[in-house]
Order: sequence, then structure tokens, then C-alpha cells
Amino acid sequence: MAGKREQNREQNRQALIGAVLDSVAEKGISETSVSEIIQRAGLSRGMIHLHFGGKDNLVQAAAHHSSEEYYDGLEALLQTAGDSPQERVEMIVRGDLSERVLNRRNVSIWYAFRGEARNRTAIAEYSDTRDGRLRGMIHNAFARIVREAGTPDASGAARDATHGTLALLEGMWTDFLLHPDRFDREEAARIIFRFLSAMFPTHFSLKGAVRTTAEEALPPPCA
Amino acid sequence: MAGKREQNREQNRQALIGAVLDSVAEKGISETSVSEIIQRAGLSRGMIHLHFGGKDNLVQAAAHHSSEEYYDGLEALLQTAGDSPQERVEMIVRGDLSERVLNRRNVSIWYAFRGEARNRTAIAEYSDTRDGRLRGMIHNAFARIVREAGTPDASGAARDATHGTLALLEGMWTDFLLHPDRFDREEAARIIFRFLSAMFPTHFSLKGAVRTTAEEALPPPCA
DNA sequence: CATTAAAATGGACAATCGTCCATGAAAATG
DNA sequence: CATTTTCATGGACGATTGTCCATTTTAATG
Repeated sequence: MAGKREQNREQNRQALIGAVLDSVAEKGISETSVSEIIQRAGLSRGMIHLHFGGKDNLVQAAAHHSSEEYYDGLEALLQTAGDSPQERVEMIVRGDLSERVLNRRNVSIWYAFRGEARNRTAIAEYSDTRDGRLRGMIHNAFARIVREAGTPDASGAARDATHGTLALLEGMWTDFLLHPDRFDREEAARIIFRFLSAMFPTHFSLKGAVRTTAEEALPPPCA
Repeated sequence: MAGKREQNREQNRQALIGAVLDSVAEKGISETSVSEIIQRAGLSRGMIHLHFGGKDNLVQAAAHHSSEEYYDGLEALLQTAGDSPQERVEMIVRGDLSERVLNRRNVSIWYAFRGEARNRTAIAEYSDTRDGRLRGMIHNAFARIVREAGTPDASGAARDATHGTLALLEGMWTDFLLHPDRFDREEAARIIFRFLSAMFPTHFSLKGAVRTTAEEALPPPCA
């Protein structure tokens, strides 16, 4: 069992990381100072140097934590999905657009770190691995879909589908960042599935999405 | 004619704005200090307060300038496009992915400002108007396409197409931000046109894009 | 309970931040 | 050329930054 010693220690580490993320989400990176952090955490000034060896390392740890949290949430959702690749893709897309994952706090944090990623190698790394893991999950699913279809040498199709889906999700996140109040999760999902049903008509349909009059007016993908 | 007085004045203002953008692109926002700016501009410390009334206003002006530059570049390209809406859309997409617009410097600057946009109203505004103008241009084109098709009440289709295209472009920019060396402009364009040809089969085809073996292996959209 | 070791405190510290102004340079005007 | 007016300079300034350590507190151990 963990002694009260280490228990407190870990608790304070987490408090510091949480304070960084709160501050980044509310005030942005440039206003996230040591004073701001320790005030939010309710701890003393020396703690940052004690536990992380400096502010930069703490911020890096916070970025790492945020990245893990995102991926854990997505993976938890994926556990509840069926085994078929199209079910998995659908769950990833809907998960990535769900309130649990796509909310003001996460989006603020994510884009704040991205903005500094180019100039802070360590942060860029986490930004990258998060995207990398997501890409792997999606690509696996599309690769299975393509394989099932039986078309030879269609690795490029899976790649394009992965690329397009990720780009669309990314764009939707940006939409949310700029206009969190106007954002429509259903509409975002509908557009992505339109793209997918165009690429894999037999695997994806628009039945899941809310039909608009506009959609009904359009000719079906393959009449 | 402009006296040498005002000529120098304007020249120095531009030098300051340019210095901010260079610094933001190279070092990021958090390291763009007054000292850094005036050193790059080769001017004295007091100039910022003299011409802009403070650092924040200068940074804001720089964001504005960058936004204008982007839009001007895109509009210049649009002048060379034909009148048909599909030609205009194609030009916007290819323009937005062209070296002229999508390069390391612009991307660094753009995402750096985005990261702070949520917490700096003035910057968010320019980030917004840039996107707004682009959205307007694209939506106009799609609205014409939909109107030509003659399907009644398909305003939603134009909206979806606009939304999807912007999201895809946004995603491609992020791709470039994270992996400028691996980025493939042709592939990015191909994926976007695949989306568009799925939505408007009669208006967009994939002929313009480089065909891969994978693409040939796939069944045509509507056989 | 006494002792040891680990963890937490909060202020000292130099460095840097952005602002502002007294001074000097230079162009425009008479 | 003399005068006026605008622009440019660079250092002073207080505030704030992040780091670090001497001290105190507190949990663990004998």
C-alpha cells in the first residue's frame, strides 16, 4: 500500500498538472505563469522545482497528461463498439465529436499547445503521438474494410480514407474552437459520413445521420 | 505625394509588423518580446509605444496584416480562374494548398495566433474574418452549383459542401504543420476532390488529380 | 517518544518583461 | 538660414518572470 508520504506527493503532482491545464484553458499559455499555477493549486512556490525540476518540465507533463486523457477517453468508447471495422470507425468519429472529448476545455488546451508545438520539441512530441495513435486505429479499420472488399493493392484507398477522415475531424475541431456555441455535432458527423459513404458505399450509409431535406433532394450515391 | 516624413514612418511601422511575424514564425508567441522585436526590426525601443501604443496593439496589427496577406494572395489566384463555380472552387482549393499560401512560415504564424485567439479577442476577430471571407467565397460557388442542378431547397447541400471543404482544408493545414516534410500537396488535393466529386458527380471529377493504382482499383463512383 | 528522512514552505535573487519620457535628430515650413 | 514640428532614440522604471535554497513541517522509523 502507498504510504501517506507518497500519497500526498502524487496528489500534489496531480494538483500542479491540473492547475496548469486549467490555466491554459482559461487564460492561455502566455498567461500561465508560476504564480498563476501555484495559486490555482494552492501550493507553495517551491513545489514546481521540487517535483518537476522547473516550469517547462511541468508544462510538458501537463501536455502529456492531457494527451493520455484524450486517448483513454477514446479507447474507453472503443471498447463499447462492435468488432466490425465500420462500427469501429463510426465509434471513433462519434467519440471524437462527443461532448466527453470535444468540449471547450479540451479544445482550448489542445490548440494552445499546438500553437507552441513548433517551437517546443517536447510538446510537439505528444501532439504527434496522440495523432499517431488515432491514425493507427483508423487506418487499421479501413485496411480491414479494403481487404474485405477484396480489391487488390488498394492500400492507397485505406490511406486516403484515413487521411480524409482525420482531416475532417481536425477541421471540425477547429470549427468548434472558433464557434463553440454555433457548433452542431450532428451536422459534423453527417458530413464525415457522407465522405465515407462516398468512398465505401457498401460499408457506410447515411442512415445513421439525421436526414435533412437537402439530403433527400440529392440523388442517392449510386442509384 | 508622400513626404519623406510619412514615408519613413510607414516604413518603420511595416518593419515592426514584419519583425513580429518573423519572430512568431521562428520562435513562437511566448518568445516574441519587445526586445526581440526591436532587435529584428533594427529600431529603437520606444518605436512600439510611439507607433502602436503598446506591444499588444502591435501584435494585433501583425495578425491583421497576416490575415490580409493571406486573403490577398488567394484573391489574386481567384482572378486567374474561370467564371464557372467549379473552376472557382478548384482554384480556391489548389490555391489554399499551394506553396504560395501553405508554407512553413504562414502555417507557423497562423497556428501560433490561433492558439492565443481564445484569450485575445482582437486576434480571434481576424482569425474569424479570414475564415469568414473564405467561407463566403466557397459557399457562393457551391450555391451556384446547386442552383444549376435545379434541385429544389438544396441550400443544405451547399452548406454541407462548404463545411466539408473548409474542414478538409483545415485538416490539411494541420497535417502540414505537424509534418511539413512528409506533406504531399497532390494527395491532399486528390482527397478533397474525391469528397467533392461524391457530392457533385456531374460537376467534379478526379481527372485533374494524379491517378494512383489504388484509385484505379476502386470502383467508379457510379458505374 | 526520540530520531531520521522526506516533503513542503515562502522569500531572496537576478533576469527579463513592457511602458514611458527626457533628449536628440531630422524633415518641413517660413 | 532660422524656426517649428514631427519622429526616433535608448535608458530608467516598477512589475513580474522562473529558479533556487535555507528553513520548517510532517510522516516514517527505531
